[in-house]
Amino acid sequence: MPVSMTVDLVIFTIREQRLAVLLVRRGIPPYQGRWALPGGFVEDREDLEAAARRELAEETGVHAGSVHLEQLRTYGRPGRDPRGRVVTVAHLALAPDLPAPTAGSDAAHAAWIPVDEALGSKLAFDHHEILADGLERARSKLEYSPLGTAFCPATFTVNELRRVYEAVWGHEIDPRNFHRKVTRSTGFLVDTGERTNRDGGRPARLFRRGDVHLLHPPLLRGE
Amino acid sequence: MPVSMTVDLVIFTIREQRLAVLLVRRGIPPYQGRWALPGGFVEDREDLEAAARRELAEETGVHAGSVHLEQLRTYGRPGRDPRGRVVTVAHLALAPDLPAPTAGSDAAHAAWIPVDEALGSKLAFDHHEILADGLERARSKLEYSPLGTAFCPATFTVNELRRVYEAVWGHEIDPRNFHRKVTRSTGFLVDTGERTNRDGGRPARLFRRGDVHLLHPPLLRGE
DNA sequence: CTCTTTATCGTCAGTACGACGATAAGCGGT
DNA sequence: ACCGCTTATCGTCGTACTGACGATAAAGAG
Repeated sequence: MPVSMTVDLVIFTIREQRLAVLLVRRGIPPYQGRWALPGGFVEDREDLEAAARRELAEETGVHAGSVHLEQLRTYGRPGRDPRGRVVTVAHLALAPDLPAPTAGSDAAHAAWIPVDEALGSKLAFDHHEILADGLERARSKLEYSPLGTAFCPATFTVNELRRVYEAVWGHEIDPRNFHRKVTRSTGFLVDTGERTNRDGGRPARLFRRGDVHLLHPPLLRGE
Repeated sequence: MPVSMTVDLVIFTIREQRLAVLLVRRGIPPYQGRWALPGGFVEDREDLEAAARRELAEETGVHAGSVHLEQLRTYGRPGRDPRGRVVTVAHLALAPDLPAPTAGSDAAHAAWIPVDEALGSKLAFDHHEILADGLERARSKLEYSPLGTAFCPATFTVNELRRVYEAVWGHEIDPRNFHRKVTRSTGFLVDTGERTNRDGGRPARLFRRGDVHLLHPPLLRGE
């Protein structure tokens, strides 16, 4: 009946136009040398989300609330950890491209891995299942919530936002239809009035995140 | 670090055209005499979903897989249980109107309570929050999944299904538009060929659940 | 200047929506 | 047999969104 509680983190970001997940290389058994999701034990008198945010800060160096964090699912199958009964509350985090891959603690053991690569390799514990669940959650969240902007810096262009969606959904999107949908969706984007041409061609408007929490209508992934 | 693990259940059904939740009256402190969600401790070497299904069977007498069950969310705020550190994995169950309110164990202490009543009263622990989360999950699930049929018997009419949606969403739906949407949605309903006039007027077709897991397009709750 | 790139706006046919009219097919009462 | 009453089922509007794709705008590169 008494169990050990951990939190595990599926932290996504976009690096080089690809969706990447933060993984750590395990230094000790079990699963020594295997890639695993970052995580750790919940401390005494610590809330679950607080524990997740602490681990997030330890691994990425991000302390602010600038990173979206939500509970994903809880995994407690007996035998999922050979050391004993360990129940883990998995969380999903969406972060903009962070300056240093791993700024906080010992950096060498952590890395951003493209998700398709991560899903193609053997991960520790049941982390393959957790990662797959996190990916599916992220994909569906982008449909009906404005969280695609969580991958972008404070101001961004429609082009940059579209590349986020393409990276997460794994297929190309028509730039003209995408532009129409996101700019018409009231509350999704706020025009800053500024422009940039860092993407190459004609200068593009710079937007900030809006204040809605639900998209009306949703941006459905076709195909 | 070692915590006690419980599962709690938000079990919804439709009784007399209203959405109702199964609650139990607590016989012992803490919160003695208060209504609470059914639940209990996870046993050694027991999976979380198995524990939820066991509690579900104990409270409702339903052993079959005829009841939809899914994990809702995990609640672990320190202090949520005055007895110590107790983390609960809440589950959501959707059941058709069951023959006896509580068939399994001691029956007198459990009852189906209309959700608006339950949300208006003081519940034990953080069960008010859990119930509210479960209600929101159920409402959104009905939009994009065919789980409204989980509240219906094996065969049912469009009218009966519509009353499920009305009970869960809390507002009336145009019968003609609803009829068009659910019958056109491929894979949602299967026509049995039989008819019934148990609803009063012209005999209605009897349908079975289809085999899709996602509705295309979704049934959005307007208003 | 022209070519290339990206940004932005429009057009078009197909599909879904909510509001609501119309008809069908049972029932009970007269 | 006929009349209301109820529910079932189908159809018809105008509006809104969709994906496919044409057209134009505005920058830099050569």
